[in-house]
Amino acid sequence: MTGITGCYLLGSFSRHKSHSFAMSQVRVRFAPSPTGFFHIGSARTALFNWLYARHTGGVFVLRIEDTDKERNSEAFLNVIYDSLTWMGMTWDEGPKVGGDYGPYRQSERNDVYQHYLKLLQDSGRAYEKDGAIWFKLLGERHEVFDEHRKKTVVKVKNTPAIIEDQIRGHVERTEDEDFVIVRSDGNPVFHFVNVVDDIAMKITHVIRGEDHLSNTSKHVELFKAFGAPVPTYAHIPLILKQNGPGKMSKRDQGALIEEYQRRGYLPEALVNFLCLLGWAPGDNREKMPIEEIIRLFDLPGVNQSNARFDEKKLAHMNMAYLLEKPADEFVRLAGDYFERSGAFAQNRPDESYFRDVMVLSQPKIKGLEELPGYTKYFFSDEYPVDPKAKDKIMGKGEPKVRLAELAEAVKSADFSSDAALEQMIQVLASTHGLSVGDYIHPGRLAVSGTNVGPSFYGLFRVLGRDRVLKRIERFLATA
RNA sequence: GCCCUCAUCGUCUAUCGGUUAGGACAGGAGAUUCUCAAUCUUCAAAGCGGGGUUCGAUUCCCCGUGGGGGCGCCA
Repeated sequence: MTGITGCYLLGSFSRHKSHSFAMSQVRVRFAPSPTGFFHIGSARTALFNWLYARHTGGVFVLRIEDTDKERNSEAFLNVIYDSLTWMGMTWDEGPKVGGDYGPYRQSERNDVYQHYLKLLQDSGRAYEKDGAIWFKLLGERHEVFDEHRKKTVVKVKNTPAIIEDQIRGHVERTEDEDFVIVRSDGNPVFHFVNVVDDIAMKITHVIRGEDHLSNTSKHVELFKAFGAPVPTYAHIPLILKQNGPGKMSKRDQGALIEEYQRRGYLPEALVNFLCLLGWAPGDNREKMPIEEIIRLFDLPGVNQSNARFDEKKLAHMNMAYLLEKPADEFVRLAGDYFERSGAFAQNRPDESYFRDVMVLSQPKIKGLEELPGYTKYFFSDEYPVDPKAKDKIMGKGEPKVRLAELAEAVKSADFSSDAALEQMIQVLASTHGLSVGDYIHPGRLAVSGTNVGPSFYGLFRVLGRDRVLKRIERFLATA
């Protein structure tokens, strides 16, 4: 652990000077607390930290803020690791990977906190009250009745704490209150451990949600009390829930990263979408590779206003990424999704048949989660017939006659390509003086039970002659 | 109530004093067509209000209004 003496030397550098001094490497941290599932807002905070580290060639530290023993859990910890990894945000220092400034879980850093607490006590900046230890602010004290807490509190008017925020600009606050740094049960509190660890881990830039802006003056006072350099701050706007008032929380619809992972969203799509919530490259581009985003991302380019989460746009981004996947990768992704969602539970289809079905469906779906439903009839003969589609198609013309003609033609048709099948239908239609639609619509209904689906010729080709014939005959017999 | 903060189409955003205020999602219409998507064309859609500063304000300043956040021995 680094002693405080070293920090004191650096203490004379202001935030601005520290930017240029020693060409020090950027060190940012993402410091989640494992008190709930990992959500969109946390993910974006992590992302902006990660982007900035990658952009500057700096270090991305993962630190677990688990000082509240009542609320944190091991399960949530794994969700954090999984989600970060899934989104491609690898951390350079932190749990699992180690680093020179560990341990990286606050629950394991008590000796560090004790050391720093002693420094505060020795300099007269800490005192005991109600069994807890408080940080003592410097300045003029006066009592005031707080409407919110319904009690009289002591405000301390101090020399204004000035924050030069990379996103907000100049922010200052002239009044604060003494605050608890160690609970009466002996456990240190967020404000204290957060600052101590930022000092000990030599964090240069604190990038966090705007909900922390009001805390920052307290933190600045702590840095000053330790004689440590104040890090550069960047408070990013919050993500508001898509419906209703307030910021998004883990209880909101669509808030959990885990959910998108489960639903087969592409992580690159989610990441790209999240980057665009509060940041834009400035040239109207939206869908862009992460390498390009890393190259262009910078703190002053981040917006100041809150953004409302829009899952429709996310879905669109996901579709755009899915559409351009090479066949091999798409099939692999689809296979993974079928596996995870239990769609293979009943019967596992032949590998090349599965592949054909997926490749045929790729251009038609908006997300992997549509796939099992969209392709159901390919893998089972027991598919329902959509009554609406049936009414619509069987209600006009002579669909049964067309189906009989189609079945006859299928017996000798060339199933090797879509083009061959297309020609077969065209010949069939023209010999009877009809349009291809007169055969296609009943044909699709007969073999799939629905009026929506992939290309008709592809549908026949992939199903193959035997299935097509059997299904048409069965349909004719029962319809 | 106090403190901090923000403000361009419904939503995400571009504009760093001079633009017909641009793009994307969503919505409408059309094209294509074997359905549904995708795609292409196209329509509708915005500078919160009031004062300043300026030859000129969406852009800079102030006030108001509205939104968001904070005010825990949570993080």
